[in-house]
Amino acid sequence: MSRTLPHEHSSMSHHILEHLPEQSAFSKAAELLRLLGDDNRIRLFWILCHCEECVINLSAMMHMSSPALSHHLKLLKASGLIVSRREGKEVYYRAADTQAVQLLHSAAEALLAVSCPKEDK
Amino acid sequence: MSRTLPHEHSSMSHHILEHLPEQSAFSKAAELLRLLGDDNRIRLFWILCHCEECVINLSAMMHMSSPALSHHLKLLKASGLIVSRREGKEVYYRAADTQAVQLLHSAAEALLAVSCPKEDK
DNA sequence: TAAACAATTAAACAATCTTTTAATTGATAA
DNA sequence: TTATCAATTAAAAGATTGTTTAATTGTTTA
Repeated sequence: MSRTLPHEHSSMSHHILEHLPEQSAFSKAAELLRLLGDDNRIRLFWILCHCEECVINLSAMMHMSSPALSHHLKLLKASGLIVSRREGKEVYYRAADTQAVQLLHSAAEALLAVSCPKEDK
Repeated sequence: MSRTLPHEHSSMSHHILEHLPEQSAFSKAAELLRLLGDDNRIRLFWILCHCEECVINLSAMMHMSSPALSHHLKLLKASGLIVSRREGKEVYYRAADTQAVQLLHSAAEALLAVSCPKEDK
């Protein structure tokens, strides 16, 4: 990275550039946020943080066709946010037990609360 | 929402459906996550959480053309994540001082740390 | 083994998003 | 007022993403 900027307003920005996280870290973080940056996928992730279910039931809960749902499940699984197990004809999905999942689940719950502050009955 | 599911594995899923946040809350949360689900935008947001800068300097820091950057600044501003002020010829941008920003900044820092655990010199 | 059910994959299409180039607006200084 | 610098907007192109329909794979049961 270069040490100079077009305008010299303050030394702050140079200091920040020196402490800028690596591009690969931003990419990995962005990938996870992008996965939850879809109306259907964040709801799916939220559901899978709260229960384990088979594709047919998830399909009904999400009001989605199974191919469409399967596509989203595949994306979430590829990034390690969810895991699956087969039991007979059904495949059950649930949130993975990782730091990233805990972090994203907390963030999602907090954002949902900010978006919809009062949820009294 | 219907009270039955194709398969009856457990009562858990019905219980969860009753406590499902509103679709509008998921949409708002997804919109914010989608904004940070882009390699350039999460880096831009991170920078603007740490300093206030003009477009030309941000452009240099981001290695991006100013029209491209301007586009991303507009998106972030439209969602209330950043604010701007004009001073002479320059327009300065910085993160907004809101709950959503604090929340997303914390989540981003935590995700960056998970993505890149060791950052010793 | 044939039929039925659950899930995934493939291909095509539509919709969205990102970047580029060129033109335009806003503000200051010669 | 003209020239210059900073920033934004517009239009077009390219890339990515999401959904649908149809076909396929895996598993169980008749």
